Amino acid sequence: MDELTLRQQEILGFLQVFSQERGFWPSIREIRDHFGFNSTNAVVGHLRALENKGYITRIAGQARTYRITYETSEESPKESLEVIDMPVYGNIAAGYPDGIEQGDAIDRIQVDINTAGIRRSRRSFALKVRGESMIDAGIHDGDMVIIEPALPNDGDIVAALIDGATTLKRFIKPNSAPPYLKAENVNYPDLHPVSELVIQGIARSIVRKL
Amino acid sequence: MDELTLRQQEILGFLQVFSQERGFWPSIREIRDHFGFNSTNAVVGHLRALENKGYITRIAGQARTYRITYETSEESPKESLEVIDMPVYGNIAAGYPDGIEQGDAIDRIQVDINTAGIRRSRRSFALKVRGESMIDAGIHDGDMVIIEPALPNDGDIVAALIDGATTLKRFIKPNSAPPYLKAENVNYPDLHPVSELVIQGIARSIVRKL
DNA sequence: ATATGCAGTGGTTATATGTTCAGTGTCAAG
DNA sequence: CTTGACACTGAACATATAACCACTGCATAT
Repeated sequence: MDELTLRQQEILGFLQVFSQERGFWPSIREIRDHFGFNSTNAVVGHLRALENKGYITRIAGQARTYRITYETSEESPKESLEVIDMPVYGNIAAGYPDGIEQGDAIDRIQVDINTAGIRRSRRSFALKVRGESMIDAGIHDGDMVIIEPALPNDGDIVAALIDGATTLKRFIKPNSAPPYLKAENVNYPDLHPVSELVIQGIARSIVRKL
Repeated sequence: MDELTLRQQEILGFLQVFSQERGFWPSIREIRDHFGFNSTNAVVGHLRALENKGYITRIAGQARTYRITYETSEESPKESLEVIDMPVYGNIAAGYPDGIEQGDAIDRIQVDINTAGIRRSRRSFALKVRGESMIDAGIHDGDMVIIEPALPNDGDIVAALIDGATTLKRFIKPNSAPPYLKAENVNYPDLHPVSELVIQGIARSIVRKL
């Protein structure tokens, strides 16, 4: 496969993006306009080059009838677009992290780390929210919350283990007092831990199916 | 969604098969030849019917620029864990589908179709919510909403074009009155369209970064 | 019987679109 | 200095393609 010039790579990239987003192929004039050319012939030359080098196929004389025969390195261009797979738990029975069994997951979810707001190679997971205790923070019953195991700061929404069950609460850490958990719902009381506070992770993002 | 006649189903099926196998859309003449018609006008009538019933979208006067808005009888077999990549728009200036420029995407998001609650049709996109007009539906400023182009039913949350900008509203379709848009915020009035209601798609899921 | 929607013929028109021809300017290799 | 590949301008030209109008035939419903 012959090498492409910079310009030719740009043209090919535009073809791919355009067809992916719009669902059909651009006309020569649309390509011309996108690159700011003044002549359609500039485009024609590049398309001919792409065709000669075997990257695309066209049907002579017909409109918008391309076919990309060779995909350029468009798989996972940036590391920020890395997709990871996480289990979704309905509840976490025993104390994280040791107590989680694989079979406990009620579902799996796949999101890129940028969207989920998490780091790679941490043992993140998702939690299905039950109850309305965080409704004032915009977290509703049935939402999936993506949790990243980390030490919480004041104000973070965390997944915490209380009475053998996991709930979502806001983590409050006063300057000169032990931290406690606060529900974002006026009808729910604050939770001051009697012995120890087990934080399973920080909520990084929310996914809700409508 | 209106019912299709037998002939219209055949036409729609041909569109899908053709575009899948060839990689681009058939011209009206190619459709005519495939069905053995003697007049292109036979095809035009069917395409118009399909468009009126909301199954496809076309761009007037342009060649081979279809877009299937509603997938018939096609169901993803088992690969429900398929991850697709969608652009994220901050706003869609002019009328979708024509007005989208390549550079308008402010980000990209990758989620598996099962989590996002969408079909594999690849025309879905995400919208960054601005404002508090849907706050009572739990949709906040800054949320990303995954939109799937489709015809809305009563009660769906839709992305709609109003005054040249895209907003998220609930679609209300009374039995014997024209449909209108309702903001899920007591401080916002209902929106009754003066001329035409341009629905860009149905909100399928929400992703919020905390 | 009269209307209405669906399916189609036949021919015309406007334009969207691909194609070709004759050039210009740049830059690197021989 | 010349050659050639590359990137592009500018102006035609041919046709692929969608759109339009008038009309026919056939059901089914009012």
